[in-house]
Amino acid sequence: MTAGKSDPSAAVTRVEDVDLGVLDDTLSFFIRSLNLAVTRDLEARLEGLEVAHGTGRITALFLIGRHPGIRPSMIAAAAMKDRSAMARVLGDMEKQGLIRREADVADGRVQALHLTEKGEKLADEVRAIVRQSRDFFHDISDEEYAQVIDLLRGIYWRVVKSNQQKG
Amino acid sequence: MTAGKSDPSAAVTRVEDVDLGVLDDTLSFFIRSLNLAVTRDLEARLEGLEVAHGTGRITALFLIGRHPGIRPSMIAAAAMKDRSAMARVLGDMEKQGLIRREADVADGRVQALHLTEKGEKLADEVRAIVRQSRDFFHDISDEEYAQVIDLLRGIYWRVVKSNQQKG
DNA sequence: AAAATATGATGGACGATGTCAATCAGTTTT
DNA sequence: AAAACTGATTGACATCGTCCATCATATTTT
Repeated sequence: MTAGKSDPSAAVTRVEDVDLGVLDDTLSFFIRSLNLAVTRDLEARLEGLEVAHGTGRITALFLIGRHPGIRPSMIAAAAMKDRSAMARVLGDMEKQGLIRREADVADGRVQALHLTEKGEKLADEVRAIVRQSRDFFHDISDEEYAQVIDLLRGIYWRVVKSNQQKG
Repeated sequence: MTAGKSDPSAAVTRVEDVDLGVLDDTLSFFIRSLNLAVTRDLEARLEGLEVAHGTGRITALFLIGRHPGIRPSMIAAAAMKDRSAMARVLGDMEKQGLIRREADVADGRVQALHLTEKGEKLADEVRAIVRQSRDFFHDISDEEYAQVIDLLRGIYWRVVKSNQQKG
């Protein structure tokens, strides 16, 4: 008998033969594993581009670009990060001259974030790269890709709102 | 005019009004954001349970349990991790008395991994918790949950195989 | 058979990450 | 005016993923 799915207790030597057990029905497993892969790929594409490393930077760049004057906590919520983690990211981006932090006129506690010209340019560059990042899933058909995105988008928003209520 | 999706350039104060721009069509964005949320939730559930922190541990525990004698690189591939990163995880788990590392009889370079009794017990505990972790998505219907899983499972395996060829 | 090459696994160093608690400034409530 | 709350920041800490070098063993080449 050769090694294969029919004999789960045999020591496997090919990944395809691995039986994931409970994990095979666990959404978080796939999200967490794929996270490593897509992050690796994305960072390779962004190499040297001053926004490499970390989910927060790209999200911040785009959200500030799309919503000038947006506040840090909004970006933190959208990126599902801690406020303090986002503050650090924004501090870095400010040092890099990508964004400006101004005080909100209505509420002194709130910061109003804006892209600098340098930030705008970078946002354009990164946007193109992010669009290309779909190539990582070149094995996946457009239908499949659209289906997963639709489903994950729905889940994403429900989680975001749920986080908002708690945090 | 009140703030809302119709005026994307206005500074938003509610997360629901945030326009994700390109990210709204980017699979990796949703995977990376949701990764943070599900990881947070999972680690809260595993609190104090000796496998907290890091994707690798749970995957290792289950795969070794299901495939006694499996080698480190198989687990690394399934968890989409670096071999050296997985080596570290396995070293920790050995110190904790969860697994044994034996030399493979056929190939001296290869290690054959086994769960200890303590590891078996922990695997059972963790399995129950992982099953419960579906509750994190209580907003999501069974149909939706099954659909995403099916799609992500397919993507997962294609990525795993693709990694295998390169790495 | 000897040498070169390839493979599996480890260990150290480095930068970055996420979390938590504490702090500070500004705002709302009473 | 005092108290309670909110937004943001900082420091400390443990951990993570990556890269590079190393070591032992197998396989391939000559």
